[in-house]
Amino acid sequence: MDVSHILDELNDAQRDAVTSDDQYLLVLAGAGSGKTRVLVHRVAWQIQAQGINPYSVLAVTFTNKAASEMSQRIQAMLQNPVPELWCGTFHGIAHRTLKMFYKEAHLPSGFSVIDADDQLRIVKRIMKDEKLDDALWPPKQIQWLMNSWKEEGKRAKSINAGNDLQKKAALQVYTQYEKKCIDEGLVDFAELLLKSFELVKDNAVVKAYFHKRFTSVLVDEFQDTNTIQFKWLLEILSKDTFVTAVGDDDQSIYGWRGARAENILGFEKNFKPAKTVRLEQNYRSTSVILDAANALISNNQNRLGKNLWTDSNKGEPITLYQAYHEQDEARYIADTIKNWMNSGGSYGEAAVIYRSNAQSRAIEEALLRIRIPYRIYGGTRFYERLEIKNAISYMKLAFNPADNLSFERAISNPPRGIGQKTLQNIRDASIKFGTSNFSAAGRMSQEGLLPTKAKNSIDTFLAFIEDIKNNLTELSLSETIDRLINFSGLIELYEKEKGEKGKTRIENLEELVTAAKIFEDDFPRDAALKDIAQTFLDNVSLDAGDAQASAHEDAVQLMTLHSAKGLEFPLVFISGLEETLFPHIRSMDSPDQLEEERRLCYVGITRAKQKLYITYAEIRKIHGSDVFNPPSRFIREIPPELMDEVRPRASVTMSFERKATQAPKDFKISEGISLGQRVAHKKFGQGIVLNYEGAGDSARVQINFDNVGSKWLVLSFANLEVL
DNA sequence: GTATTATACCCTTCT
DNA sequence: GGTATAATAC
Repeated sequence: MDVSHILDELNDAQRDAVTSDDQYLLVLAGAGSGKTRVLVHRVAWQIQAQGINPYSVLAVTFTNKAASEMSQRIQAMLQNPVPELWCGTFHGIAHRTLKMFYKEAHLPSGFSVIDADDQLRIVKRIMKDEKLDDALWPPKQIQWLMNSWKEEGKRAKSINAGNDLQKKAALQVYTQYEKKCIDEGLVDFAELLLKSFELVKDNAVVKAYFHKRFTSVLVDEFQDTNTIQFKWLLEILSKDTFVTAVGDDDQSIYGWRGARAENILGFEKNFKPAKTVRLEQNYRSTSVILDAANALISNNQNRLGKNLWTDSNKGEPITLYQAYHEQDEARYIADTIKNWMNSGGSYGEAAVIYRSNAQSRAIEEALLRIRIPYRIYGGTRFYERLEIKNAISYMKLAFNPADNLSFERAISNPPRGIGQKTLQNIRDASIKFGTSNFSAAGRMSQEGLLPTKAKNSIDTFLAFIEDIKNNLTELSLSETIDRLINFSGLIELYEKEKGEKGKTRIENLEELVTAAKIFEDDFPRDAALKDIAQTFLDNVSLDAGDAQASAHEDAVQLMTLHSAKGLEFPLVFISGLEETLFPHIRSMDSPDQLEEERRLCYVGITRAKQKLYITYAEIRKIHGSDVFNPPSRFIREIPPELMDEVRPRASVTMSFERKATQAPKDFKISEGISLGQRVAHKKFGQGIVLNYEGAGDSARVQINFDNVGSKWLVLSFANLEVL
């Protein structure tokens, strides 16, 4: 077979990596150096030149987006669909494994995958049952501790909490949590990995399956693997498996999720002899952009070190825009995109990137105002919306009656006369009977343990769930969901909700029906309706659900820095470069976390091919109140000669919003008092004005007192003396 | 006992 | 700005 097309258009280093016949290959690839390309071509090489069966290839990535892109590119390269090639995320592959070997994993066949939100709910419930004070131990932290243990591969019984009270509490919760998940057939994200790791390690049949099946295993974004993923990898490999790992320590941005960039170093230690190929030529960006990225990242101490270079031309300087506030920032971005469009560009070439999802709203509004189509990644994911989770809980319950979480959600939404009291009775009864809440409710009703009113609504509810189950023998998935949302009372519930909110909730529910329709169309005609529905439910939890947007429309892309990794765009805006936002306040006091923020910024900059804009706002509304933050330190770390600074034109701001003309630095909060002003208070002594919110009599000011620290005071009562 | 309304309180990033 | 919990109305 002629395989020259696989090697065309590759540089020496890339070709070296693609054709390497070493068993262990590590590719250290800088941003834009053709990392994915090497991976795709290597798969094609292995299949077409070395004769490896696609069935024996496993390609692992981190996000669903990356996985689908890779699988598409592989198929395009091979000019052949290869459904037997396993390509997916760690979580997706773990899930697939557990579905295949559910008996060996001691799971019910219909086990359900729960998201972080569901997990938190369970943690809260357990803490209540165990009488742990949630003020003392915030459930979120307990959840986080528990997950980090899981990511380290630790089970409750093997943990020694020592004298740490919080760890002790977390361990107590973990123990109960494990029990609960087993009882109810629930599997969380970390559990997918942990359980499938244990399964391969302890079960000879499963292990043999992996060892026999996979000749070649390729891992993308290796710097993002955490302990349990690395251990899992070691388990599935036989001594003859070919392993290719691709990574870039400068793009390690998942430390908070337990990722250990050191695993890159671990590769050479664990796989001997390993060949290492470095890809250092960047084909993506102009030299200005690349210089900026290199300068920024050189501020990090903790690096393996690498010199990214390009021979492409200089390109335009980076534009730095200082906005008055986030609306001004958003307006500037929208206008600039419009200009880009008018001078022959397309919307799809532009991406707006930000640190946290909450920032998207202002941008969306500005884009809407001048009618620029956009597509938003992540954010409050479609399937995480309240109304969607409510609707899905009916389906989940129909498939897995042991799922108490879904039981409670479904029975209380819409309210049907079953309140906390009855719910608690059901919970107590289910402990007594040793069954799920679902069957306990049925039994209580039969044995006359319920007051008439509660009995009636419970009976109708149980019958309704039974109905859903039966529907699935004749109706399609989308028809079932359509019936469900109409007959459950959810639509009526949201019709009552006033304002736009209820309306969009109903639209989302209708969208869910559409999503189901699209989903079922991908299945062969003869597939069992039940299986389609089951697969759909699994996907709902695992897939971020960016399928809802019209993927083919020419639209501006909005996303967080995290989801931008691996993508590239001719025109990129990185917005909100302000201290406390980016770098985020929660990462500012630890050097390690700060370096991760910087890598995040590095990832952002290197997304841009032609033109990069960096924007920040002087005033930003955080949780309703105005906050003044200095520009991000990352701006200063970019050499000034690479940047053009732009300030808002006065005329634009005047017409835009009057408030914007009030420059913050000399803004008078009240007579004689402005930010930075030293003042004296009768009780607290002297201090300096840091911040303010509101206006007139209700205005409040934040003052950092020399002796008692920072306090918020109502201006009209504070009786401050100007110094 | 349940449903509705008011207040408190949190707030990063992804699977 | 939104949701989860607490106090009140039904």
